[in-house]
Amino acid sequence: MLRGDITKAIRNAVMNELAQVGYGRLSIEAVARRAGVGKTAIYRRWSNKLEMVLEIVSDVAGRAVPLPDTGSFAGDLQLLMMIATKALQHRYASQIIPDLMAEAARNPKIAETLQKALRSHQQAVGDKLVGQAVARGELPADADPELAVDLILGPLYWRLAVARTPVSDDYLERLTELVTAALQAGSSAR
Amino acid sequence: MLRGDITKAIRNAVMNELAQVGYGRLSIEAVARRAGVGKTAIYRRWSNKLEMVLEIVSDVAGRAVPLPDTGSFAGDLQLLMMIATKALQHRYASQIIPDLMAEAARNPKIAETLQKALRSHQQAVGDKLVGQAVARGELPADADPELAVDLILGPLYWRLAVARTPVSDDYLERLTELVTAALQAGSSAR
DNA sequence: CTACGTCGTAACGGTTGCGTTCCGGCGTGC
DNA sequence: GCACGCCGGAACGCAACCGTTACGACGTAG
Repeated sequence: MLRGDITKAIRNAVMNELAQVGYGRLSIEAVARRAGVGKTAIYRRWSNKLEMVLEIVSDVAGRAVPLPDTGSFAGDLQLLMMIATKALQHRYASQIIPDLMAEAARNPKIAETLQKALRSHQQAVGDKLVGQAVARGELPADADPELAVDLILGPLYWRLAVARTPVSDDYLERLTELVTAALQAGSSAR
Repeated sequence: MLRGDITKAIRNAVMNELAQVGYGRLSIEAVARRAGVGKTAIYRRWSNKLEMVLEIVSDVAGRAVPLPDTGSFAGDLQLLMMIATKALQHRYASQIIPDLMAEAARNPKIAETLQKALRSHQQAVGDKLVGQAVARGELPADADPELAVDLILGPLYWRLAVARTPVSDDYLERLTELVTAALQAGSSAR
């Protein structure tokens, strides 16, 4: 019976508030103000701040990103890099993710939710990316998907979300090149 | 005339409080309680929370990490990896850095301070690491220190501070191997 | 031994947010 | 057309923290 447009307005307000002030300073009252709704409408849906944020964030984060399959490892990698770059440059990602990550270190419930939403998904991407490459014979059978994903997403996340330095097309190209070289060389070395 | 032991207790309390509740929820009163001092003692030293945190954090972060010079690029790299791993596993680093990074996205003063404390230092490490390798002829003259540092610290930070997955010696070894391959291959490719 | 400055404690008024409750209004389903 | 349930708004008592002030105790410098 809860009105859908109200729920939507609240979800939206939570994401914006989260990006603007962070979880620590997010208040129910501010969310209600921003959404243009009464506090009552919020407490009718969730029982407290933690539950509300977790439900909304995991819903947003859980939306599956289409896994790449361009036909070649180089193509898959390049596509993944571009998708990740775009995603990490989004305001939600670059502000909310570090904030919730820091929060997760203190709150097991947040940690658990984020792991489900982010890490399992990331692992699926890694498995598919490397699996496809192995099937095509582009990487050896013992290539480590976990390590591969760390090597791909790590530098991008570091640069975009931590150092907050802009990423040029040229930079992205060179990074892709280096990572490709690493994964191929790392395999032949073993 | 300010008593040094009091100042020290406050600095300590701020770091602990920062790690435990984050910047957003850090309160002067809690710091005073934890340090076992009066609020007066704090306000006598800093005028507000932001100034206090910035001064203390930049002091801690500014302590120079000795730059590696083991005589070979492989050795330098391995040493750097180990130092970074250890540093990122420290409670202060793994909790405070993501928190302040998220905060920096909203507050230019924090961003500026952190860039000075972290990024410039990181750049110096990269320049020295790559510079030494170039001088030894282990990397070509046009090797990009910036890219190199991203590739080295990115995966570690991702794994330790974001994914919060433990890093085994074996994993570290393989990562070092891959990064070495990447930097050498990337050079020969150009 | 005196005077000064720092110390902790306690209190101040003011703000913000919590989670709850009551209200009158409005729209929908029956 | 009537009752029900959601809606926003307003207020509640409670708690935390802000930044400031006043106070008496202590310790040290001169």
